Amino acid sequence: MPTLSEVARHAGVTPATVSNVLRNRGRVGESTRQRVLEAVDALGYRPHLAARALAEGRAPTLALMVSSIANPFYPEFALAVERAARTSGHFVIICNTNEDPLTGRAYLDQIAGTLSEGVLVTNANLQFADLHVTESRGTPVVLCMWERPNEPPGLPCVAVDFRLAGELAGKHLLELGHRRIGAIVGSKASGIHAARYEGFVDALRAAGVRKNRVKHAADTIQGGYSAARELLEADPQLTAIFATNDLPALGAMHAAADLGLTVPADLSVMGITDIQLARESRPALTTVAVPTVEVAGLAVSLLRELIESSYGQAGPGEANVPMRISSPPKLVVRASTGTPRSR
Amino acid sequence: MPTLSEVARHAGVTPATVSNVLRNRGRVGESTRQRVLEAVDALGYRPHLAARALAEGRAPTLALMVSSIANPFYPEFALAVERAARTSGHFVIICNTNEDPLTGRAYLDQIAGTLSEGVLVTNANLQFADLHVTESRGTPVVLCMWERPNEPPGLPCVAVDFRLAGELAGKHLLELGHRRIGAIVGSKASGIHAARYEGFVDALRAAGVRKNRVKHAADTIQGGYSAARELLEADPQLTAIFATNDLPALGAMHAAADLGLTVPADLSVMGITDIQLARESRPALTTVAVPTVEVAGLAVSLLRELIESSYGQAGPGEANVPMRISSPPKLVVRASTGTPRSR
DNA sequence: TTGAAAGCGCTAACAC
DNA sequence: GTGTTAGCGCTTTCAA
Repeated sequence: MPTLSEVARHAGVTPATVSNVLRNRGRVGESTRQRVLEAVDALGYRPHLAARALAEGRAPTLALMVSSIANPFYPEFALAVERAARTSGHFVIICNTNEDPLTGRAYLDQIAGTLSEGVLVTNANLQFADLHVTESRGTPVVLCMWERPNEPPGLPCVAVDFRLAGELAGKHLLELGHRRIGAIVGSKASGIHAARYEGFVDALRAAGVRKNRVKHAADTIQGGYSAARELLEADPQLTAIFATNDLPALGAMHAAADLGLTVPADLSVMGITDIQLARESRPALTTVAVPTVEVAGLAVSLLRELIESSYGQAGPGEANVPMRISSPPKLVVRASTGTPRSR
Repeated sequence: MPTLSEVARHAGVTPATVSNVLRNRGRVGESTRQRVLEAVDALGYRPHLAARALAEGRAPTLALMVSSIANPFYPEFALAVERAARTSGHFVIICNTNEDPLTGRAYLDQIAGTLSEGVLVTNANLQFADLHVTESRGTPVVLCMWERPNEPPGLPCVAVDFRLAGELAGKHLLELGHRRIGAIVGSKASGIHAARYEGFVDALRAAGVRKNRVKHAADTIQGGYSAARELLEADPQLTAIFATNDLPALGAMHAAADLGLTVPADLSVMGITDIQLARESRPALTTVAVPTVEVAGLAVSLLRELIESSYGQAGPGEANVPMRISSPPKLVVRASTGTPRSR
């Protein structure tokens, strides 16, 4: 691969001039400019990104930490992040923690601040302590899907009102006439879905429904499947199941199918998020949509700002920790919910 | 972030010694070794990967080119690639081409050889010419899912016998007694599923079935859905649908549902690949499994070899282009196929 | 066993 | 306008 100096030699100028031409810095005469461009072309020169990163003291990549790329939500989110990142010339390195805090920390240790100049964190089971460490080392961190706008996490974040999402789900089911509703709370391990469930319970309370069955589960189709079966065995009179995420909701639909129940005639099912599969399932899943693309955009731009300001003044950043709030979740009614029918 | 020299100063040695300690190079006295390690710890030193990359002349990352991370096959594959890559200390940069050759080329131009020292290519709609260019610039390239073991592509690759996959699918359906089978051929644009369809047709021919309906479609659930509806409208007597990929097969199942057909009683449906969703759909999808994890492993290790040898002797590599062949695809019978029933 | 020195490819002052 | 110079943080000969 040709280097800057080779291009310079070829064009009869110095490396600095080539650099100037390439980045439109400093004044360069039109004729030399042409000569340089020709040389670049002739040699097929491409800047060495690692060298540039070293010289500039900043890297052209952002790291995106996810718990598992196998959960279809994350690829969707990653795609949105990538699109947003490209607008500022950033590449995205996707880091799978596989729900393992140690793997997460290892990634942070290695790439934060050296290969990437900023870190985006989704529910990746990371220790906040580790995140604070990388932040204190000068690499900005943004939490992408903070679930409680009213309780800032002490780290820059984009918050989504997930309590509201749960409430909207509960209201929808109540309005259809359901009173015996089972709940599946995903992300058992991290407990990150608590706000969603609280919102759901709030809705029930407001309607005078004082209790309901709950089952905690893994945030997967399989997890939802098992939980739904247990719920339905424990109380065959359930007319609806609310899951805190689309994946377990999909699993609940499968469980219904295997139990000979028709959705929504025998059992209504709904989730939260509106991943692509929600649209593509049969029956199509009713859900509360979270503005994924918007969140990705907000997160990337917040991270960008933090990066810029971190180069401005030294130090771990200003005193107040910024938080962006996404537009509220919205109910999306599809085919998996309907009025209850007595069984 | 502390640098090597700071650690060195702290330990009362020179940067070279610290470097030696960190990489177990050169002989270092046990006592200095300890002192250095302590300093590393005390300062929280982490090597600057970009600087190291520059000094070593090689990057710690691999690029994985995919057409769309929204297609659930790719995340699964990416995960397998990431796992394999980590064993050699490589990070993976996932590059979404979004089926656009220009985006693909832009990625190649920017990161190949500068941010990443090797490129893994899945069906990302890349021009072979572009791949040859990056190869000739000294960055090894490996095609991950070459569909025709008998027709080497002129680029290092891992081949999977997809013709056989199609044949196995055809045979399975024939053995169940199906004779009127519709086919959905995915990846319309790239034509990359041709071998699968050929295998399917071969199986039909061998059984004396001379014609069948085909429909080309996008490699998505939606694409399969539309194609299946058209197929079923054109010939309501179809008793089975074979799709060259799981995603369109899933779409075909949805189409059946919307048309009031029960799978598999009224219509058998099957695909190829065995993505996770195939297991998780209702009914669970019969398919021909491709050894995804194995392919990822083979691809990464081949790429690693090419990288090593490219540092050994200069030049674009040896004359013979290596090809690894995965173990053969295997039929996985689940619940979406059964014996035909006359309608 | 350790240190000195050069250089990876590029950028950024600053001088000419 | 263009060249000179000094690094960015690390590795790696080669001397000592």
